[in-house]
Amino acid sequence: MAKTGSRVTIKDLASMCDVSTATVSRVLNHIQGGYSGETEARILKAAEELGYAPNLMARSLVTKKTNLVAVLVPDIHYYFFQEFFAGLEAYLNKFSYRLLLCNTQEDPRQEEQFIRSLCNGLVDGIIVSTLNSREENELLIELNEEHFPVITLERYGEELRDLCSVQVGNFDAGRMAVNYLYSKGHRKIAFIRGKRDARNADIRYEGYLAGLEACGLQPDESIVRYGDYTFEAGRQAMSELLENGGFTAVIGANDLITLGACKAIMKTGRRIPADISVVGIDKTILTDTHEPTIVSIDFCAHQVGITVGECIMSMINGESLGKRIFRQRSVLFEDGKSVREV
Amino acid sequence: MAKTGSRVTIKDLASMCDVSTATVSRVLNHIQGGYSGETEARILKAAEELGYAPNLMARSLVTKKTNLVAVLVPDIHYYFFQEFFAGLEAYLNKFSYRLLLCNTQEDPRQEEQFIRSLCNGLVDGIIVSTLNSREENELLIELNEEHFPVITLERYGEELRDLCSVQVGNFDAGRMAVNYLYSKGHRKIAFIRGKRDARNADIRYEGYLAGLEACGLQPDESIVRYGDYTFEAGRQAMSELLENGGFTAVIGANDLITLGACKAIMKTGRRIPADISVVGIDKTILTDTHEPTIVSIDFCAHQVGITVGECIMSMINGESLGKRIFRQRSVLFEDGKSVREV
DNA sequence: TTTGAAAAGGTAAACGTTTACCTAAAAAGA
DNA sequence: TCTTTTTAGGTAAACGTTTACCTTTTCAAA
Repeated sequence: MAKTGSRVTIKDLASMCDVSTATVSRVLNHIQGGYSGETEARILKAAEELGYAPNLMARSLVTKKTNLVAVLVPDIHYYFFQEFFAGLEAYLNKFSYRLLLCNTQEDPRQEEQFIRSLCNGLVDGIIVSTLNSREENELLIELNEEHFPVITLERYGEELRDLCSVQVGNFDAGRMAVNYLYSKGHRKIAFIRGKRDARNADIRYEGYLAGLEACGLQPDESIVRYGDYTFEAGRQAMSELLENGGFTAVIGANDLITLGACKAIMKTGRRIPADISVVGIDKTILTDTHEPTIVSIDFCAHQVGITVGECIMSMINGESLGKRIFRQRSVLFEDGKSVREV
Repeated sequence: MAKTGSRVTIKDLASMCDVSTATVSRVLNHIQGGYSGETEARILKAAEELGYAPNLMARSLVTKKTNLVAVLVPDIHYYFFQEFFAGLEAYLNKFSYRLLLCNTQEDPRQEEQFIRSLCNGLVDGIIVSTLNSREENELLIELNEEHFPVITLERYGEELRDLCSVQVGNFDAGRMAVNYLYSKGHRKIAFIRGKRDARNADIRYEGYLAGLEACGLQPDESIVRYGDYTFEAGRQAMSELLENGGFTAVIGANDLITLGACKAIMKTGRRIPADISVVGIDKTILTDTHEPTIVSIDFCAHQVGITVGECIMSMINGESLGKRIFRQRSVLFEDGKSVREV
């Protein structure tokens, strides 16, 4: 039965059931009133038998809704985005919304091109993430002013204006990592920073500095390096740090860096955490699967995805969120268990 | 300038430039002939100034092309899919195609619902993956018969019929893992299988058995366990194996299992590879970041993504691929370097 | 019996494009 | 000069829906 991808239209159903397309449309959309139960049954039966499926394009043309949301990310590989997508997708699906995935490759030109082509009819809303310091928000601001639903994720530009933004607890993470290590007795804590031009990397570092200060520790530039958010850079940075020493613990600005650092540490025969304690940021499964398990601070990407979903759906439903910043709290994980505020 | 998400249509341009919509359409689509250079310049200028962007829905309604491809995956968390998406997305973008991401959660009902709603006008093609043994391919076969572009990924049902399928080197992987370990002198090789109802997990196991036979080794059920493709199950399985012993090496059906196994091994104080050698399958960054680095067999997900992209684009362009199976070769990685056929 | 409201359903415009087919003017050829 | 061809451009239908606004029928109340 049921020719599926077939070209059966509402017109076919109409002529088959001897009614107008209007009536068919009403029945299929379960619009209250305007037809009898008998007619309804007849149309529903025909639709079922012919495997009718509405042409979403045609519908969108008149309703101005496509039930599609685009999400632009700089690089799909970041583990954070996996969880984020899962949370977002699950939330949107509840409202029959689907996710359009766009990889901007951290290229502002690509980003602009994507946005321009998507926002004119194809998607009902857009979620824009970035790792890039060269944020170009004018286009987003313009869209927002025209009441087109836009959410930014992890953007920190001066000029976000009235954009609704969702951010993770970068600052908290840096601070919590220090607090945790301090509570374990460490007084000289090294830090491997993220990408040089990434704003969220700087914020994690600022959190680290704030943590030091709160604990009454002196910051020491000689035990700080850059790690580019990659495994290799993390390993390299750690190797350099180990040459000079002068610390008993190290924090990596993300898990990849942290694992690289662990590699470097273990290569020298030192043991974790006996000789050097390690804490990661932006918890992924990586630190759980590692032997030994590494403490890491979770940005709760899944929850971030849900929050972003809530925001975009509100905007799509006409609510004006205006300038608002949602910041997800970070949570420290030790051995698979979340640890209360440290 | 340039009101972006605005409602400026081809009609606005037409009246502004004192031409018909037909002419505007011709100019904007760079159709050869039908207008003078002067007219072209005038229209282009107006389009630029007003920030015109075509309504993709309206266009699709008449061209029957949306430049969208849907990809259905059972669970976005599998690392394989990240690389796969990246490869696929990069390839499709070359042709201005975008990716629609759908998470089926291994639920055949969800899968069917997605497919039905997407294939009527919304997407030009569909890529369907699964981990599930309960493959329901009738719908896909129907679509395929109606010449709607469908590619299956990692499906192994009896009834694939004329569907074009892309598969990874599951069998090869099992075989190669055994060969590698044999070449290192191992004669008793344990295996931790994947999900019980996953066909690709079975194939990896069959490859393992074939590898044993090719090396003249006796299969031994007592050193085989199930690992469910998860870290925890892998750890659990390894713990059981270690109690009885009787092997010098172990193969995990995926990296998560393998890492779980490593965890269990190292917990007992044994060393890798001095006491027990370990090989993973479905190489992810996990085995690279581990200390020690674990040998793993790469399914080359990025390349699989490209291959799938090539297939779906051919079909979208009217080529009939028919029943064809593309199988990506596996590659063994040791310490970040690929190793020639073992 | 009349009145009027409610129920059932139809008509046609609208959404923003593309495109097959037509026309008028200009250029080229004879 | 007359004919033909080319160029430039217009007209209107089509794509598959939704929906505002009608019309007709039914049925209950007065």
